[in-house]
Amino acid sequence: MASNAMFAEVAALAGDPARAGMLQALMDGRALTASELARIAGITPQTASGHLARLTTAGLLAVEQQGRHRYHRLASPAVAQMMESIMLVASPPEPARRKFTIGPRDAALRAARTCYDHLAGRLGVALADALVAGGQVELAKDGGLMTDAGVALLRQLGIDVDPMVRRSTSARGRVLCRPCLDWSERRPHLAGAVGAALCSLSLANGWIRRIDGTRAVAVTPKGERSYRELFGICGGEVAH
Amino acid sequence: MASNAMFAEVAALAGDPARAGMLQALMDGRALTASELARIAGITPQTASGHLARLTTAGLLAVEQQGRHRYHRLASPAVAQMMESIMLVASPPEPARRKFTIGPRDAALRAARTCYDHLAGRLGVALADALVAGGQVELAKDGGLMTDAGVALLRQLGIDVDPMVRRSTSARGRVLCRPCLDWSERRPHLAGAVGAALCSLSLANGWIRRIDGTRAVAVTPKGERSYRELFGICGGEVAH
DNA sequence: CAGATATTTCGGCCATTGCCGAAGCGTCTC
DNA sequence: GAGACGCTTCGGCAATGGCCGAAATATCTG
Repeated sequence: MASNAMFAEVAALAGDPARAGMLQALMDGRALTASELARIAGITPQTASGHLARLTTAGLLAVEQQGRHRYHRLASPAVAQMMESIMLVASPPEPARRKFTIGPRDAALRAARTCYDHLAGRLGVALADALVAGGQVELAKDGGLMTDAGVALLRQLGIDVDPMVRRSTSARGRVLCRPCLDWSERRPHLAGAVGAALCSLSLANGWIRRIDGTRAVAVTPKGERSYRELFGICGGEVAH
Repeated sequence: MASNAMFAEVAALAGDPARAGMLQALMDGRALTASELARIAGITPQTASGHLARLTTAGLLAVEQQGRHRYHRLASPAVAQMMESIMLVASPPEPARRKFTIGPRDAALRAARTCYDHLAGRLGVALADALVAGGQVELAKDGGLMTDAGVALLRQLGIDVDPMVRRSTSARGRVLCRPCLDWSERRPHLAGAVGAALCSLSLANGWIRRIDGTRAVAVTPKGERSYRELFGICGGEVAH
């Protein structure tokens, strides 16, 4: 069966430590150069070049040439979702996790990070919890739904909800969102169009800023204030 | 970063052709013995034993001992979702796919198969299309919603919808479902609790039956009649 | 045009690991 | 209890593939 060989090839590509590191670094949705990815993965540029070529021809990455730089990014949201689902399976169960949670970089990732186009980590989960507690969002295992109050909040924040609104038959006016099981918190955060909108809004408003070359983000003082006022999230909840 | 090593380990486990074959064979949610899996993967039992041990200690598989047989199954729905998301990335784009679509086994899988706990392939997509066309379901990229007519249909079919119904605030009475991008059709089919209920109902009513040791299913004459009468799906649509 | 930087190609070394044959250990059956 | 069957462990072979150094190519800068 040909699809089996293709499956194994894709999984094996993601299964090398160096390539896995590069793919994870690209999980924030941005495009990085080969040299940056080589440094992140801890290998020499020539080795990285080979890896990146294989990832690109397999359709996992897309490249964009700008002068002497070649910017690599994940080829599609499907790749990002694959990465997230592997992370979920790979994240060890609670008891065994304590001894792994040590490095400062790991701690920053667990506190707040971007998950391709939306927020994850303690911040992402706290945001989802706050919206559920406030009656703006309903999250189930199979899906999520913005309430009228939730849609009103999005409008108040200046988010254009029109493209998200269902207009047909009985679900008129409803906005659907997607729950995404957080691999570090093991509880759902908000994904989909609504999650992406909240994430880009947070970045645009300076509530969060990206940390160096990882996909971790830091909550700014301004962000702490806004999150507290708008959603009732207390800073300590996220800062740990 | 420890999570990186765990990630690569999981992906590498799925990235071996023999192990990938075994994992795919388990995608129908049933439990198989080591010998069966060895035969499916085309390797000797002692080699399979080693693979299965590694998959189990990594948390991808769960084993259940019954006498001298050891039944292996996917450890969790999260593993099934990981497999599905890898398949989606691994499925080649439309133009390049033609030359791979040859084997009869492959053809059967593309016609109708189970995807862990729900239906996929042309049958699964046709079912979703029919429900959307009939106004019983609304599917968006981020989620799906049963309409009143859809809930009524589920009740008529004898499906207990009570555990699925949202009871809080503004979404009172709504039933959420999950769209799942079909890796062979590249269009969404129905997953989540609703999809699982329809699949188990189809099996229980004899509308479909499993084919040998794969996760492909065949639509029975009775099934063709039922699908046509209940959902308006014409048999040729699925049989190709 | 010369030097610096980013990236790729080539060649060879070495570790990992998938594979099977042989043998050992439980479990079921007669 | 003897034999059959399912599964696992052990040992050794062979191939895959990741890695780097050296060198070539392309682009930008002065």
